[in-house]
Amino acid sequence: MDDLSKLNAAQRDAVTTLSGPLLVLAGAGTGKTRVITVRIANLIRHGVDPERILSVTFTNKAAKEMLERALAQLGGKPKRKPWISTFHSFCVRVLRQDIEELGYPKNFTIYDRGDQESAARRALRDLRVGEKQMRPADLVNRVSQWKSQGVLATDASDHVEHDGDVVAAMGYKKYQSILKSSGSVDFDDLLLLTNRLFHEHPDVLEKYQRRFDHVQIDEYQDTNGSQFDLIEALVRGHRNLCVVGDDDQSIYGWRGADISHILKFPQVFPGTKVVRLQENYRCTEQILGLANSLVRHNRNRHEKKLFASRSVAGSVRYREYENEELEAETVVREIEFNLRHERAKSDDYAILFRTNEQPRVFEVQLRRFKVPYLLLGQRSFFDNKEVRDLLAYVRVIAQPLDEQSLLRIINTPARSIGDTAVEKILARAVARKVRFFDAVPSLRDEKEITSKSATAVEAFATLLTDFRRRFEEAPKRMAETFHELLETINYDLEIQRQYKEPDQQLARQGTIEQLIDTIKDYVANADEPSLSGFLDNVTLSDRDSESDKDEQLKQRGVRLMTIHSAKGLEFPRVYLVGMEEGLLPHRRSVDAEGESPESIDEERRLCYVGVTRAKDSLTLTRAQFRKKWGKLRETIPSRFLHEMFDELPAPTDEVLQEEITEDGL
DNA sequence: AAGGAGGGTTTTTTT
DNA sequence: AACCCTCCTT
Repeated sequence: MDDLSKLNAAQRDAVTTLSGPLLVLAGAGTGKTRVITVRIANLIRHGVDPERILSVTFTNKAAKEMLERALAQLGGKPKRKPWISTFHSFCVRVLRQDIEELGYPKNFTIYDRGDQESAARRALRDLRVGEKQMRPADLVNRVSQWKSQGVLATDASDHVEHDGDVVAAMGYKKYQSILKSSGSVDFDDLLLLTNRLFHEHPDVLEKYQRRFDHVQIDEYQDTNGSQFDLIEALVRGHRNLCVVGDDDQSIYGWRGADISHILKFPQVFPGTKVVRLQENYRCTEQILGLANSLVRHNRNRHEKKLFASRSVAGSVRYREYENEELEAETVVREIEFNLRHERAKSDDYAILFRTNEQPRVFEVQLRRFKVPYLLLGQRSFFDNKEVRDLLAYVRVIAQPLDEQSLLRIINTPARSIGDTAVEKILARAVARKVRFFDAVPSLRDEKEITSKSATAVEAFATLLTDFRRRFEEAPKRMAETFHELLETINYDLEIQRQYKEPDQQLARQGTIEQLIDTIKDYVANADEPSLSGFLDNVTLSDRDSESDKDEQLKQRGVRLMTIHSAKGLEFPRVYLVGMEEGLLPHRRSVDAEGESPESIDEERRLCYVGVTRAKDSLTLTRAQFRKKWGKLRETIPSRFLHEMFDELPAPTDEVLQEEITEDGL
């Protein structure tokens, strides 16, 4: 069990400072999580009511771990617990109480990335903007940036920064009206609407201000404008705010995170006490040396000098290969050799890369050499077509306004409702300002749609209403009712129709079983199960059976992941591959360098995060030639190599398997 | 409806 | 190179 006496002086200082604004500058591998949990326990030990502590983390996985650790500190499971969650989950709970004040339905649904893109596609189509001018994904990103800065749809045209923004601003308006009329919100709305709620309804804000005496924020370097506003409002009365973070690890600027929040914290909250955690327990001296000399090249940062507590000689290598296939092959051969000689477990290895196209070649080689591996952060279970279809059913049932989900499933499985009929109904619904299903009778009377279609649509409406009632009447039987729904719509038949191969059919059916299990888990653990509650869990990925990533990390195998998703993790042996200009730093950031030089700083921090994941050994690699869009191109070594080694290092000689032994890896 | 040919496009990172 | 969309044929 963690204990005050086991902490170093700086950690103890952070843990025992219990009131007023506190900034804990925690470098990589300096025991940040430990400080946060021990501090929560310490607050409670000093008589603070656990329920008056709010601690905000970056992921639900982190929240869960932190709660467990904090409770373990206090011994046993007390009745009153601190509120530990992500910003998003916090906002959902606030909004489920009071969102009606803002004209949204209480059972709003949350749109995830896929839904956002469909909505954006519809918005652009309504504006008659071709995908050449703006892709849905670009609109979603731009809208997200605006929202994270608190810019509303109506004001976006005043915040135009470049040519494309004119279309984006119009798209934003359309997109937002699609969401609102669907009774839906997106991720950014959760924060934005909570802020609006607090702003327009001071009584609601006051309720939460009174609720918490102490607030802690983890990963503060990655907070965006909305998140800052939220926190600032909550702690205004007492300013008992402790933020923990590392400005050198701010890598989510593209998502609206604003590094200036951590840089300016002491100015924004006068009287701030600053504690620096600089003793690194993770990396060897050599690895930390590289990280330090790299990040020194960033100008806007809090000065920190990390020092290693482990004096073990670590191994840092740099290697070049002719092309990306050789890069992958050699890395995998080396891992395979070491595994065979029982020097290591496969779990000890991580291969980190910048973009999601890079792991493919590695996968080929890992399969070839029969090395177990896990590819993390790829499409999750919930991106599956079947799962998305069926969740669309659940959504339409939970939220009748959700037209977008309705359109997804109205003819899946096929029930003779053709595209023409759907379009006519939609047009009529818009023209007469009525709901989709209410537009059917007049069209049928006018013979605009065939009576066959009309009957099919009406039957479907009845089916939905019927199931809505059944889910509401027996929330505990959610899984069973869902099963009945599957039978009623005959989804099995749809699978058999779509997939001819028997093993494919089995796999798809397995997926559906998994979905049913998720529902069962949810019902078993929820105090008051409801369809909206289930959907919240799914979308915010704090599913009860833990997130996909967490689940996967328990398995054995070499870890393959982007540097972004490796944040917060550590591995004994790390390969940081593709150290090339255009990849790390990524070409998009290099292109943007002229306008905003900070774009490279974030890439540098990303490289820093990658390097500091390694505990014992770090291998940096580069391919001299790399294929892009089917064309072979010569590459340039990443500028970060020069910065880390002072000058471009001569590649470590091609290490043959026999020589690895001498390396004493 | 389903499947194939042809043509155009794509790649940053994700709570 | 791989993917997706559209249009065409069955």
